[in-house]
Amino acid sequence: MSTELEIPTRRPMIGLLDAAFDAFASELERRVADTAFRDIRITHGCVFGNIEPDGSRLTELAQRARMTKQSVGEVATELEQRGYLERVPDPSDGRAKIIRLTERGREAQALGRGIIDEIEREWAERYGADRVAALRDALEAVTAERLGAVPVA
Amino acid sequence: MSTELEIPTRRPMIGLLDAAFDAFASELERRVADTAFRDIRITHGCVFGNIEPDGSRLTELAQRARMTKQSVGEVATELEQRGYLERVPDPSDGRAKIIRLTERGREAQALGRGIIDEIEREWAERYGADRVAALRDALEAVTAERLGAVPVA
DNA sequence: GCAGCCTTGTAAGGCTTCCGTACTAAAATA
DNA sequence: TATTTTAGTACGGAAGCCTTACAAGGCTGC
Repeated sequence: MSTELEIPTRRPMIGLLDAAFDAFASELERRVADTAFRDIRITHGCVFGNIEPDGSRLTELAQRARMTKQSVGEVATELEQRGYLERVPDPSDGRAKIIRLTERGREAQALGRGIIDEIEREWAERYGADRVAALRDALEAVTAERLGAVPVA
Repeated sequence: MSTELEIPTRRPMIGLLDAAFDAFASELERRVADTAFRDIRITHGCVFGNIEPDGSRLTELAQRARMTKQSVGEVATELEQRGYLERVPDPSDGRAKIIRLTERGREAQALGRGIIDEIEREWAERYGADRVAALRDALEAVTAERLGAVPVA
């Protein structure tokens, strides 16, 4: 029997973050595909994850998602066509439109958030509640500047 | 002075993971761009991050990166053209080729890993060593199955 | 009240990264 | 030897995002 040396190679952090995101995202995708909202993809998160309850402007969504207005606009158009949101003129600014979830959109958002929290809970069961709590704590610290204030509700 | 209620809204885990990866990746890109290897991008990590010291087969790299052979093959071809790796026939299998870093490739790999570890150290300074250690621990636990054994060196 | 600048949203086109289908050649298996 | 599996490649395409360019409304200073 060979007495193998433990080689304590540090896995590159970038790979860990990538793999963890990927694991979470693919699980999320899989579960959403089993619901009535199977046409929702991860990409749509730039809207669902950043929109205010009363609606938001495109510019606002783009800033929060760290994407261009055009990119978020494309996603919004797709969600609009599928009945998840509507664009209504902003009464306080003739150029602007308020992007606002429809009832169906709010249902999809709630369901998505439910699944996301469910996966986190399962991670806690599987890998340890402390560990996942620490994961959340660290991620929140590390992304605090980037994500700004916690969106209302 | 208004006594604002703390609204304990949980940020969706998927967004935290995404933002953290993005923060790390963009910092990495920025720093690599300031080196002699400025043509290396994040995408190239599927090779640099998974290749064995003595070289690996394309199929092997693809499995570890959880990508198709075609995708990794494209990346490999680009790296080959830029002098970071070479494909040599596998003496033990006439179909296979061994993908192997050149000297320049090894330099780029070492430099990249140095920067990656540097960023992690800076995160530790900025956000707390415990926190970042816990982050690493949790990410390793969560991605253990997915990433398999730690690659040698 | 108007000239010039800024902001909001859109249009059009392009790039990167990845995948699916299809194929060749070599190896393994029956 | 005939058949099936495996390694790698070619090709076309889709998704997701960006850049450039623009129209229309708002704002500021005179």
